[in-house]
Amino acid sequence: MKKNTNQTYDTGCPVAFALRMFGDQWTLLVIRDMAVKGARTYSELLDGGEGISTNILAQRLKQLEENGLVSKTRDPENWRSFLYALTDKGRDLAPVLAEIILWSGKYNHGDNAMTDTLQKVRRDRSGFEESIRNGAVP
Amino acid sequence: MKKNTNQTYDTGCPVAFALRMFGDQWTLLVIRDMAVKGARTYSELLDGGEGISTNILAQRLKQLEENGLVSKTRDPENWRSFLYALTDKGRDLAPVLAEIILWSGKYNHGDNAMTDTLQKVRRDRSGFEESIRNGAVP
DNA sequence: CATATCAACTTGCAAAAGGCAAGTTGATAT
DNA sequence: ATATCAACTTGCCTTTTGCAAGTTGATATG
Repeated sequence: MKKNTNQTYDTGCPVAFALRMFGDQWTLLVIRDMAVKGARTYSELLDGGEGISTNILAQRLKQLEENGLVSKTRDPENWRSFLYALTDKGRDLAPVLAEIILWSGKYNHGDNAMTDTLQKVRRDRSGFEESIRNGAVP
Repeated sequence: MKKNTNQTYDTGCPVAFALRMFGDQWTLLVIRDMAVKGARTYSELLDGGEGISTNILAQRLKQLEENGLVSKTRDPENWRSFLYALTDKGRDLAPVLAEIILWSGKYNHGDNAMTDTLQKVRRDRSGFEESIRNGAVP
């Protein structure tokens, strides 16, 4: 019998379930880069803005793939590139992103806090969500 | 001049801002315990279900207080207890929690995935959010 | 009066995760 | 023959976690 040394044994809590998928400092930023910024390759993701390091990015992409949030295919036009894309499961995080963005919009009073994305979500939230859902189909 | 060894220098991204507040494995679970399960004391939070360890809980509560998501007051009825409560800023995460729960409800096909909370959010989402917003005022 | 209790932490140490720089791979372009 | 470029991998050191045990201070107990 396996000893349970704390490790996630499923309590069934939906919040905990979600956190197992993207409950760390980087995963949601990777998703953001794909969903909002349209990043599709490893290089683009690496230059995502927040400075993720290459080993962590590789690890997170692998997890995201394993968890079915992201797909990885060869770029038909570039033998050397792979194309990463959100799956439906990944794109369905759009409402979560939207709420997070709105919350930050309310409470981040920093200088450059008023981003294009925030404005877009405020003005046309369902448009924002749709644009994510209409990302290229894997 | 300070060297920026990666560390969070603000890109202004709302997602990144939010992740600085609760972008780790435990913080959102602590918020969940207060918002959804009504936990108010350190002991209650410690027994939150997922098995957070005491040093981490203490650390997270401190951060949450510093970031203004949680308030800490003495329990007027129990000299030994403190009462932790979500502030408005913390309660405003209700929609984020709701979306996370709905997402998990869609994709968690585990045995005990259909929790009371999920059902409540599905049936009466604004009621769920209101119940969080109506937590005792700090 | 001495001792036990209880909530809320703190401390110490080993283990795991993260960050940084450098190296690898394999097909083209020069 | 050598350089390039995207996508990783590897090694090493630092930081963060996890776990267990200890601390604190006011009451309750004997």
